[in-house]
Amino acid sequence: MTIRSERLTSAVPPGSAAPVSTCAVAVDVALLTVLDGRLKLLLVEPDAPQLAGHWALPGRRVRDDESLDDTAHRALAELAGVRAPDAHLEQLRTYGDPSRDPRGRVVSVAYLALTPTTHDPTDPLTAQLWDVEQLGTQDGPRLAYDHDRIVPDALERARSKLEYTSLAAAFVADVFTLGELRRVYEAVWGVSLDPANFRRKVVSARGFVTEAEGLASPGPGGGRPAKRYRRGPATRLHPAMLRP
Amino acid sequence: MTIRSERLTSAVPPGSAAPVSTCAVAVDVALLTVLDGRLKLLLVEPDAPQLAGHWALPGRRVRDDESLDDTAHRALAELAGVRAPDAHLEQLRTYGDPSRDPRGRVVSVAYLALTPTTHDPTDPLTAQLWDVEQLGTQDGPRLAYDHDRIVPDALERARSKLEYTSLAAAFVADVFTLGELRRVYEAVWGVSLDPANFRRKVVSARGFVTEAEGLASPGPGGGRPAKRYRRGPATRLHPAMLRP
DNA sequence: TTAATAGTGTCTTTTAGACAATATATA
DNA sequence: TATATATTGTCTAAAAGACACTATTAA
Repeated sequence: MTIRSERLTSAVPPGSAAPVSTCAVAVDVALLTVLDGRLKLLLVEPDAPQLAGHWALPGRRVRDDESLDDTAHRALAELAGVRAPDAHLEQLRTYGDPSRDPRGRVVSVAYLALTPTTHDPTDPLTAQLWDVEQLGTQDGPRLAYDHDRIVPDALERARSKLEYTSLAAAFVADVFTLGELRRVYEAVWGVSLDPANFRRKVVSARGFVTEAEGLASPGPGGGRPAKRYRRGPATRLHPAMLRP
Repeated sequence: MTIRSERLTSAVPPGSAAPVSTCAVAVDVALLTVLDGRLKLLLVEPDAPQLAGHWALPGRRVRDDESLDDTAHRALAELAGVRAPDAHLEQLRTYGDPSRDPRGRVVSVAYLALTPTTHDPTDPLTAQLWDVEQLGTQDGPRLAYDHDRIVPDALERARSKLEYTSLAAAFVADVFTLGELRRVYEAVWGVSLDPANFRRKVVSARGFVTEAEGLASPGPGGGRPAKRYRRGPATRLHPAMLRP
């Protein structure tokens, strides 16, 4: 680092005249969920003719007097019919390359959204949950804009935060079993985990889960009924749930 | 999550007409360094009269055809005389509350910058390195805008990433001793660490450091000469350096 | 009954942390 | 010499991981 006391340009307060642009600001949302034990990403088909055959993250431009979080929720609702006010929503990063959109300077604030599994499929004509293992393959969607750069960042963020935070609980319902929670880890990381060691780690991570009353019914294939749990107060996990 | 196939609003391609605003986009940089064993934050005095007595993160509005990273470097150079092309620079998050700047909608992309310690002080008239322990106290600076929300996020990001990544090496020179590296951890976390256990953890974290040739000279108080090291290839640490 | 899932026990290896002991410099 | 810093050694506790075993359901 070189810190020099050379002639310093004076600060330009925001809003005053300066050789700067006013960019369009958009929000794009990467919504992940676990369905049938597989990690899924929500994509929509933009109806711009030049993007026929491409899929995109649901995105909207930011309105006056609308917070970025509000824009994210609105993009999900308007473009995919997804109303998830309780979903986990966090900023991923902002993509602002001058050339990322050929039609002009658009700075996009990307969000990561995580929701519990539901059996509700999206309308396959306008929005679809894609298996993340298909992304980047021939069977997978072609992504519009620079969304092929955003999606890997979203996946890595989710995979990483499952290690050090209690974020996995955002993928399951209010009350859940440790088997359900384990299948979240397995789907997001793409691995299989030892149920015995997984249980011990979850229970020993202080504040990750608290026991709820009652037992869950086994699935159609049978099995011992599982204890039920709720999220605990912790957000960071000690000790962490490290990827194998 | 509720996914409904209700009437969907059609996608508005970026750049087309829509009830949206074109926000001013700015970049603010939280530059951290370690000086005399203490964590420091770079702040500048905005010369807007209504902000007299306040300090701010160096920030600039984004220019046409300028990437966000370029704006961050320009803000450091123009407002603080800091030219640090090799500094670690990463996005922190984007602050876009409609009311965060009273003079209009300004979306600010905040960056975290980390640089090695140098003995060069900034020009105390325009830019200054503040001890982070002073922030929020009576002796500390009053922060402008919403920078009192950005700074804690920057500190927590740095503290957290020291655990799981090799980012601490961004605070030291190309060749360094494990004592220097330990003092980075101690300064950023505000703790003191056992030198013996610290050494073992750093060396056993695969790819964190590699041994360099020669020994460093002891300081004025004496002491055994330390082995010299360089950064290794790893970015994520296994095992991690967990905060005590 | 068998198959499937949940949960416990046990053992080994790895890692964390406290702290004693040794090595090599400066003053 | 005393003091400061670096490095190694040793011991204990905690955590990770492999895997055998028990528990309770569905078909």
